[in-house]
Amino acid sequence: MTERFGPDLLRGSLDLMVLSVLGKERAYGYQIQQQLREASGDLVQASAGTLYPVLHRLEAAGLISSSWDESSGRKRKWYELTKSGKARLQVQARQWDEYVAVIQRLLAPLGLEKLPAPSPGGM
Amino acid sequence: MTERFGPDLLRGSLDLMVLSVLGKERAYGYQIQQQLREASGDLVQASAGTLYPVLHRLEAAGLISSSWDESSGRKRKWYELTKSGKARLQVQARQWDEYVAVIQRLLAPLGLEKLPAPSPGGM
DNA sequence: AGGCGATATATTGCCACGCAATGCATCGTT
DNA sequence: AACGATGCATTGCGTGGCAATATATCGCCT
Repeated sequence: MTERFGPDLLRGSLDLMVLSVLGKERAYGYQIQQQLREASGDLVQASAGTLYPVLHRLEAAGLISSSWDESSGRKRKWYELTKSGKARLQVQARQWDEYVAVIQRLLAPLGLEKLPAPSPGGM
Repeated sequence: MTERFGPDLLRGSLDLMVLSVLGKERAYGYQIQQQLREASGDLVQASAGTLYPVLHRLEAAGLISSSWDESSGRKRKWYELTKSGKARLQVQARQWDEYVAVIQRLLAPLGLEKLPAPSPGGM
């Protein structure tokens, strides 16, 4: 059972993770936080102090847009990808794959044991 | 032709990269820098101001050990993995794989195009 | 009615770390 | 002698994750 991923790991890909969540469908902050937590099996636990600044930054960059809505009882700020946000998601995802490939090429020759089975809590 | 990987990406895995280079065989700072550059097709360009502090930090943590040697003309500081450094490499590599898997699970359902062919400069 | 935990958003201050810039010294080549 | 590559090191800056804190509403339990 690996521990929570540290701040340094998140640093490089939290933006991408948030964009990818919003790539599926629009969502509000708290929801994104929970989805990241669930999708990662509790390994990614972005705090409020982490996530909201990310959303503000992405919105300021024009990658996502927001709109308040309280028709559902709760006052929520819904976010969705803008056109350039969708484009950025593509670019970021591709760059991430390249980065992973680079590290894989460094690790591969070392002959480390692979983790046996991907059993992420089922579902 | 993707651009250089930014500081935020490096943040999460530079330690792992350095450890993995030393996992192959002992090396000195400048050499590690060049190997990272070459192994990544110029995508990872750790500056001296980045790399040397990393080495000092890893040594202070007892993960690597150093010894000066000028028998080869040049005065070089050789680093090698300690026992706990080798253990850490295993742990870090495994955690990295898990992290990659998490993000992969987030990106997969999005149906982004895969990059066609891994042609990293040839060789 | 009151209390409490979950939901929901936001901000402040701290700290770690990549990086440009700078410094210094040696080696090989011209 | 001059210059670029090699080789190690440090200082100061900016970025961004995070704990802590603040505020407000909702549903549930007593």
